[in-house]
Amino acid sequence: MAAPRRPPAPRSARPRRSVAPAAPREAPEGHRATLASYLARKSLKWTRQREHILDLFLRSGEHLTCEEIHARVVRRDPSVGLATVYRTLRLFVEADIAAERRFNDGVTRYEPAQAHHDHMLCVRCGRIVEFENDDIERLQESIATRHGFRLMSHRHELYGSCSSCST
Amino acid sequence: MAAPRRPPAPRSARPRRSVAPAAPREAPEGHRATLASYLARKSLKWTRQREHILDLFLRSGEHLTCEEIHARVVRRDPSVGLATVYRTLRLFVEADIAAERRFNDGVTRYEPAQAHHDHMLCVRCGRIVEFENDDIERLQESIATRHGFRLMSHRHELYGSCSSCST
DNA sequence: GTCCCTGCAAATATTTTGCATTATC
DNA sequence: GATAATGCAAAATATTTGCAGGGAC
Repeated sequence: MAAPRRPPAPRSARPRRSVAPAAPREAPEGHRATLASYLARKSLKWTRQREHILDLFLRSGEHLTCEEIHARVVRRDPSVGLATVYRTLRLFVEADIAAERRFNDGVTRYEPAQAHHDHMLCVRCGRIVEFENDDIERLQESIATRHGFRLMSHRHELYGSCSSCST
Repeated sequence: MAAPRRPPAPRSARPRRSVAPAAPREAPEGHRATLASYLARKSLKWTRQREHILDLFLRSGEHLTCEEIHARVVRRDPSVGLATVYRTLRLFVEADIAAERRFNDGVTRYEPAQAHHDHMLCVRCGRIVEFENDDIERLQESIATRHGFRLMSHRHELYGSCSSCST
């Protein structure tokens, strides 16, 4: 069978701004409209389950797995199936309102699309801190150029123990 | 039930690509001795299959999956099972002669342990280039410190298209 | 001889898909 | 009313484990 699957590369390369690091992020407000327009353009439908999933997804500023999203959505609408959640989050990524993240715990997590940033994770308590650093971004570019690569995206994760977990 | 199980890698969401050989590097010579001493210390045994797998693993400077290692080992010793390869590579990691790498293609790859480095991958042909950059390492440290983290490890991967694949 | 190790098959975990049915446009 | 979307169950993929037999020390 082996149906064609999603394209390989992790997407994300997007215009980067020089902004102070560690700023709490603003809730992405345009996402609902972006999705609506995407659905219209592709002749797809705005369903009850998509509405519920979107709602929950935008509201929770966390990095959720499909399983987690499903568990929460089901509380509002018990009929929603897990497969639909998986399908819907892929749709969100396609529509560019969600970003897919795979850390080292073997599950795929999603977060609302926003300006580029990377992650630092506490290996003890699981806390996730977002960061961005223009110097690193520039160094990456220069490394890529040096090796003849045209950079499309990257993944940069720091693992350690946070202040509350360090002895 | 179910003993604490390491998270299975996320299923591959796309066709696997053959991965081109990594940049040539010096064969880590102490690894054989390191393993022997580890086995002795833990009262484990040096078996025929471990010997074969080690041989192949050290010889090939690539980032191989267990499946790939198994396919090659079987050519020399058809009786070796896939499960043994999985078990053996976890042993190698435990003994510190192998490093586990998970890129974005959903499979776990292994490479002989060596000095720290990061990876840049071509999303078209799968070529893997290794790099290291002290400035980035330093910047990482300072980010971690600024957020109160004690840094333990990191993961830094660049994705793009290499010179042979760029139009 | 004692344990460790192995192969095989079956079990797990995560994600995807086939299909009949339902909902949206 | 045409077609996309859903739910469920089954499939696909990657990896782990139980167990009986074989092998290393």
